[in-house]
Amino acid sequence: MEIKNPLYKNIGAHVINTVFTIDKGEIKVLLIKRNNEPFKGKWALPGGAMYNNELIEESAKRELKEKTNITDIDLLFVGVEDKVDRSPLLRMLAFIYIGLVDIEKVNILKETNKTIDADWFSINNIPELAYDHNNVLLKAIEKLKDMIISSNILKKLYPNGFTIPEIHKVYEEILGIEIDRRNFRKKLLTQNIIIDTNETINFEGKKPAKKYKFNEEQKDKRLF
Amino acid sequence: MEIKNPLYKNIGAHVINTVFTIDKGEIKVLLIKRNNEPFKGKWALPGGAMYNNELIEESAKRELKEKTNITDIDLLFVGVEDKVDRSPLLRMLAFIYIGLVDIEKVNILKETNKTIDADWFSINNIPELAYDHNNVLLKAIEKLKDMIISSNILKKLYPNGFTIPEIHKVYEEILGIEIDRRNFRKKLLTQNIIIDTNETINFEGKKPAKKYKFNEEQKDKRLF
DNA sequence: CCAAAAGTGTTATGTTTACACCCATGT
DNA sequence: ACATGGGTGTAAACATAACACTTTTGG
Repeated sequence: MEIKNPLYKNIGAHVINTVFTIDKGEIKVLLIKRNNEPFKGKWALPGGAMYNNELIEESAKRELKEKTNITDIDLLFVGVEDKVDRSPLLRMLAFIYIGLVDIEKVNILKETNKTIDADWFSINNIPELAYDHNNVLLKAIEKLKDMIISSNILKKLYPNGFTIPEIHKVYEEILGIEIDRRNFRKKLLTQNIIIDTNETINFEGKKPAKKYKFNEEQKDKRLF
Repeated sequence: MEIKNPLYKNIGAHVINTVFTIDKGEIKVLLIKRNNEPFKGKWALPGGAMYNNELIEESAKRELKEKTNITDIDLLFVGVEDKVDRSPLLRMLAFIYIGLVDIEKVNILKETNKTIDADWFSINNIPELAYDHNNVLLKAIEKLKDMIISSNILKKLYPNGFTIPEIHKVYEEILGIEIDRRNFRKKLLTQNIIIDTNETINFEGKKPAKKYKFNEEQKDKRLF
């Protein structure tokens, strides 16, 4: 592994990114395919070893850039994976982060020095991943639930606006509950969390839906 | 420092405990006085270096026991302190934990191998601490705010029951807001978060207050 | 009998829930 | 014209906020 680089020292610290997006109402996570042993050819979450001269979050951003080309992203700390034997070589802690991106705006590199593919996977359909990444991803999805309860997440998930049916679906999916669509709409509107943009969006057929945007002047509120 | 012990390896991981209690309506934190360089004679939060063969939380518990004699405590992870130069010798991460104890039930050791004193300090009156512990403590107090919003914390803060005026004061103090005592009482009662025990408690003078206990059958609720 | 702190009740306002009907589009 | 999904309104239940009076104790 990368232990020879003098920037790494003995007890190891890794960073692991779980980058989510919404693609046609589905929540997806970004995976890369490894080009190195161990787990060569396996899908994995983008991440790697922390350098000793960088903050943990900086490290996560650097790794994300190196493996996927994503930059300018806000990362949120999820937690530490600290099982003693998660790595066979030495004690290795993993710091897990969540990032949210607009799938339209990112340009994911399919190949890098260390990867041979990169793609978005529906969180309901995740392949077997390298290391303990399936487990890590589950933790991150739990955290995503917590986050989505906060109204400000709308801004990050949909920087360009959204329709209410769209986000309604997302909230139901990630929270795992049914939400009355009429009441859901009312909550967002009466609490001034979203603003009508007077535009509409057409999907395939059906009545066009109004486009809304997040109200920047509204303080962060807990939605559920 | 303790680097010679073969259980520690190169990039360091420390654990730091912020143990809180309620003493006569005041929130206090447990500090120990150091008996070793650096910062010999200074007050500090109880903690120390993590061994490579233990989980982070286990390590925090071990350190807490060694330095204060507290055992059987639930610790809650607050976050990581990761400034690159927080320790001059080598890269040192600090994992911060919160514990809550009943001041009546703990038996704090005043002296150990590494400490020459231990005491409870009101969180409004903290001395200058060793390392970056003042900063760490501030972070932990912020987290305590988040925690106290959740109804389940009552169980841990007051395993033996409490009076409403008591916890009212605690909530006001830690959240830093005024709460109408009548509405506060009503909230806890109508939402079945607390149960009347039909006992009363006398303070010095004044009308005795009813003793309540946390309702174990109630799911965790967000109070504010 | 007074001060201090605890207990109780009411009303107005806001939030959440439950539920039924109309509207715009593509086929 | 109809099926599909989007938009709207209303009433009941519940939660919150604002506020005043009574009760029990020690001194």
